Amino acid sequence: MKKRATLKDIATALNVSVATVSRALNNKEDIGAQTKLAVTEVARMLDYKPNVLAVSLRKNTANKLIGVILPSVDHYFYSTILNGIMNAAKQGENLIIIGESNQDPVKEAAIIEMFADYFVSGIILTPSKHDASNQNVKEIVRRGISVVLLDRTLKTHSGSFVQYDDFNGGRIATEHLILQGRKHIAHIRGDASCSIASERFRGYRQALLSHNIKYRSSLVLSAQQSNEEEGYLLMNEIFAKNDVRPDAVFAVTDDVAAGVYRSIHQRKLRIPEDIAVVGYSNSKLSNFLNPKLTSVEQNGRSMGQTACEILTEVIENKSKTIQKTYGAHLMIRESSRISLTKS
Amino acid sequence: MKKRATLKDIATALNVSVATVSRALNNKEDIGAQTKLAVTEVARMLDYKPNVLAVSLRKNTANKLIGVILPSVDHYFYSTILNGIMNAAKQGENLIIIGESNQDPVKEAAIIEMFADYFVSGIILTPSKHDASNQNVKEIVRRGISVVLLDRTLKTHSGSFVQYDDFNGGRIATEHLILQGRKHIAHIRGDASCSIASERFRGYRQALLSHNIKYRSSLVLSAQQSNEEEGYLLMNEIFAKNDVRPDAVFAVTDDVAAGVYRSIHQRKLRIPEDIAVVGYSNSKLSNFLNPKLTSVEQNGRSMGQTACEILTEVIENKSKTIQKTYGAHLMIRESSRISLTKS
DNA sequence: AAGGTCTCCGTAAAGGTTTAAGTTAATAAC
DNA sequence: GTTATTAACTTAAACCTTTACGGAGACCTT
Repeated sequence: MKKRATLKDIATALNVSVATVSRALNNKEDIGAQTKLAVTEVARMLDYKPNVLAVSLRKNTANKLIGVILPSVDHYFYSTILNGIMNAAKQGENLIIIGESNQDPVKEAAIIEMFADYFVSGIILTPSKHDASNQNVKEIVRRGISVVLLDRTLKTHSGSFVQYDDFNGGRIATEHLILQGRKHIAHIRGDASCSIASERFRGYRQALLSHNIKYRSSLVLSAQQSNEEEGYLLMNEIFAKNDVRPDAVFAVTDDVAAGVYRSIHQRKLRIPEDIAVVGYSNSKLSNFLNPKLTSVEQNGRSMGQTACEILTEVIENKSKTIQKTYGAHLMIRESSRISLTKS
Repeated sequence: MKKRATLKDIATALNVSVATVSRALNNKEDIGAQTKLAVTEVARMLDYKPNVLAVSLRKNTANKLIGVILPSVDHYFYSTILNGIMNAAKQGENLIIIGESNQDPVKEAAIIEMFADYFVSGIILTPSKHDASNQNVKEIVRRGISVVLLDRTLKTHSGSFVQYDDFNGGRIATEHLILQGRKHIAHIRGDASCSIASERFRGYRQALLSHNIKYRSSLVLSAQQSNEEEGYLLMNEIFAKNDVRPDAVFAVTDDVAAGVYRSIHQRKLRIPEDIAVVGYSNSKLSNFLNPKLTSVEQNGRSMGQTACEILTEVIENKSKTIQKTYGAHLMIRESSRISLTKS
């Protein structure tokens, strides 16, 4: 556990001042060629590495420190986002610090404050579902910290973000089912407070409208948590309250779709012959379900990656604003088509 | 974006020295009662928060900064570990910085170095599968950084760790199948270089041995990546190379088990009637598969949590060494028993 | 030869905090 | 009334960098 070398160590070794050493190592002006050479040589020998704390303190901003705030890290979609961010951050160049908001704006604010304490150079944030998050984002901006919103964006936010086109996602999912000849398409949607869920629902309605299919509210139920169990229960409810059996279901997430599977299989009905199912996210799960689940692709990895790239750009150039919306794309698998060609 | 208050601001406001302010806020000796009161009052008014950079620089160690290194964050098991760590770290008190090793010791070393640059007070590490990781762990210790190993431990490491009893996990999984009357139990194991996989395999053999069932190498195949596709292919291979059809499979992970399901279903065989299946990890997946998968529980969340708790203890008391091995527990579901009682 | 320019380097302050050591004034001891 | 003792401060150094500024010498210009 020997002490690490400092500028002073190099300076005394060469009998020059620390300022000279600093300039030599930072490629500044006002430095002689052979001095520079000698300094870099000694620095290498002593295995010198700058003290980031001192540098940050002096410059009044941490370099290469990126804060990430997600609702949760163990949710598959968010974990792939995190993975994408870390890929783009390039291990060893940028440092990622992370916080979980659990959709709690208070927690979110606490994390932001802690990040600010460490003088992060930027924050990637998926805001919580609550209105109070608007305030939190404003606070980040007020502190002069670069920020890019991820997945969920806010009306009050005019800065950078990366999001998915959930409206079109819902539209193409539903349209696909219509084009397969389905008439009674149920939809298990997400919580109304969640803009994403509302967008998908809007897409669902739009698809019905443009194909002249009457919207029936009895075919649409709302999930709160959007997990498997809820999907199962709500699908049971849909069966119960509709005289005409639905011939297709568009589920707001793959997890919900898994619950829908269970409900359908329990009734000895076949997927997709009796009821076609489409999920959302194209998670790992969609390949494991039997039959494999058609799902709207949501590539968290590349979303996280571009979020990080945008952030580094915005950090470099504070006045920049970059907004990106990912188009929706449907991964068609066995759960939604009769003719089973290899996907 | 106004500047944040410093000790100096408080000092000038009260006409005292910064040293006095510092002592007052840190509950040190040599401070008058009313001075202390006045200082805390002004500090509150100015919304003073210490500059962590300056504190760390002065103390030569970052406070409350914990480094986490995992092979990947988007693998379900590891993401739950991360979740557990963050729960224990208490948002807003400790800061988590994170790196992905991708099982690459070189990357691992780079991350460790970067963490050291930021003077982390401790590191939670799941070492890569390669021998070079031994060296990396030694490097952490050499630098005087507290460390606790997670999930995978090393022979050369005599410090703190948290791990699972994979030997017993493999043993009870296999024994369960034996007690269900299965005779020809196949095992798709993980890579030989992975100590965890070897332990589970050892447990498998031990169970066979103690129940006087002959070990057949043709029933055991090795997966490299341990994913669904490999599970599918290796299960096909097991079918192909054995005259006697196996009546049970113990898969090294739930993902592999999912592939096994596919292979079995493709042959129009039933689970568990024809072939019982047991997986490992008790991941979310095990509840979504049809039939639900029996799996050895591996609670990443609580493992991450205790890892973090142990780390904070070890940071407080450098001389301490805490080692914990989690017992194995089998979650029995439909995939391994004929009599289907509600689990 | 005096003045100007340029190169290369040193000095010192600054960034915010902690802390060892020194200072002052009041109190206690004799 | 002098001398310890103590409480409650202040001073200044230290942690490690960066950077504005100044200074010395070399070289060029007229």
